[in-house]
Amino acid sequence: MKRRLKRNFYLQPTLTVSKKLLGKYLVHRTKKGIISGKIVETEAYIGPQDKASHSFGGKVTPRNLAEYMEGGHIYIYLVYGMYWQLNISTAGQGKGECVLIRALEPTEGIQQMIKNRPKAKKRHDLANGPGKLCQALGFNKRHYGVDTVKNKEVWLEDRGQNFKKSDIIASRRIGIDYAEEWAKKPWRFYIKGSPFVSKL
DNA sequence: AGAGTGATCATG
DNA sequence: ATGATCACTCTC
Repeated sequence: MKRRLKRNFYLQPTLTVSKKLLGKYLVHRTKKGIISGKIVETEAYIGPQDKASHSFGGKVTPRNLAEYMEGGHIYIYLVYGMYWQLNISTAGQGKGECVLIRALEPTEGIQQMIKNRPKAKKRHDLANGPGKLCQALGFNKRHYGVDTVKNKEVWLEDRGQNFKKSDIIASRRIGIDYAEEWAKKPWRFYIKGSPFVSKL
């Protein structure tokens, strides 16, 4: 059973979407074939009050525009001059909220992932970080603003797996120490015991 | 623990 | 036009 996630999924509260995204599949149809992975780690960004969010204070720039799109669109950007970060916008148009996809368990197209990430030594190194999974699946600027509800190349999919609350760990988000008290919010979620998460 | 990397944004 | 910043990864 494979079912593409529809608009309503992304219009739920951002923290709900962040948790429900665990166990869903991120799929990229490329010229070299399908590359996909099961989502095992996410983070919620809930601007404009969330100091860690790019939409903090209601700021709008050319870069963060996609964070304000209607739920289900891709907000992708470059950090540290090297690494793409894939987010999915949530809430209605005009709301600066999104979910960062932080780690995947590789499923399809593993040979292609290995070619895309020659430095990865093991299967669990292929996509266990936000920059790594974009390399592995081949995501970059050309996916900016893409609507995953309708696009023919990129989408998210339910394959019938659901987790109990006790299978999900909530902890503080990574790499946002500048966000003061917001850095402490337990808005990073991952599947308990998964060897494919970015950090413990 | 430290370096690398360059687009983006605020400032002037 | 310039300089600081950065939701990371790799190598030591």
